[in-house]
Amino acid sequence: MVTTTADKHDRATTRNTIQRALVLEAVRTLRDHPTSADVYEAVREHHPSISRATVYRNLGVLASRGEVTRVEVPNGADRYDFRTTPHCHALCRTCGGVFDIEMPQVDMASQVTDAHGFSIERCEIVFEGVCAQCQSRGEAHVEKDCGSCHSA
Amino acid sequence: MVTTTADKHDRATTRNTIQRALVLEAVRTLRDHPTSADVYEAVREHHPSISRATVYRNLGVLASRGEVTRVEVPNGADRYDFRTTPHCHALCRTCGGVFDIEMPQVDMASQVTDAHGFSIERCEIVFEGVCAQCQSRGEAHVEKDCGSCHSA
DNA sequence: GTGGTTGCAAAGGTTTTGCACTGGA
DNA sequence: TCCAGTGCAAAACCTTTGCAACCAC
Repeated sequence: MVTTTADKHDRATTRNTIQRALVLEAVRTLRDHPTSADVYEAVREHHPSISRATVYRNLGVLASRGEVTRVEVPNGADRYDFRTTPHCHALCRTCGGVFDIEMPQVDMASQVTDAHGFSIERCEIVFEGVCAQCQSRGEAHVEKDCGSCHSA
Repeated sequence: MVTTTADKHDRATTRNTIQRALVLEAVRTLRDHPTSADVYEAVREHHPSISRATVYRNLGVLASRGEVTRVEVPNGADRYDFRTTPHCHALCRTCGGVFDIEMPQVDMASQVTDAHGFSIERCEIVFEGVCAQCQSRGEAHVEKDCGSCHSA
């Protein structure tokens, strides 16, 4: 790989540390929308000395770089998604799992009829409901372990 | 207002306290999507002895009753909205303000092509961008030229 | 009187920050 | 070498909870 002056400039302010690589790898391996705590635990298996602060800082760096997507979940810790292409998420109110939802590319911004001059840059759509597994188990036992839909 | 037996039953488990009335009044008066802290401060003006816990508990009760709407905002405290009809919200990344966004009734759930059996009950759409006021103040340039590291 | 509600304080969970040290480029 | 990055601990933030007293119905 050739490192041009431009490349050098682009990366001038960031270094590639083992910790950052491990955090990125963890998000890409844990494909079920892990929380920062999940990522922390995963990285600790290979690098026990890493601190929570480092995990948080690197998740922030990776998210701002666009290498992972931060998914803000109501009533809970942020999740991180290895997918960086736009898609929606669904939150199961029974097991707390987060699931990907496929939709045709709807240009939400164009649907807006009155934004009062607000300049829309991004749109996040979160569905809430009950996942397939929790439905088939009956939604009665809310606190019970939902064995197969622990997408946490 | 007529109180029927049914009404009595419906309300059997809740009491109408001054604190609850004041919390509801505050949300309806503060029309700019107040946080729980805003509501707390507003209520304290007329009822200095109210506690934060009571404000939180009553906001929860009112939200579950559908008398106010809880708006979950990324990176911050929950907001409360006196409007209870479905609409979207926009978060200004410059000033942190929350604004109402009008859209024609789009049945989001019907747009979903692959929900993997997920039963959709609710849909929350949050736009992110810059509000009109911040645009005219030219405060939108803060992160403008960061082409490659543009955060979501 | 009953039990839903309150106020207080303390705890809870998640994330950020200050600071000295470390190590990648 | 130099400064971004790290680890640790403490703080910041928002919200919930335990408990005794209280008061609306």
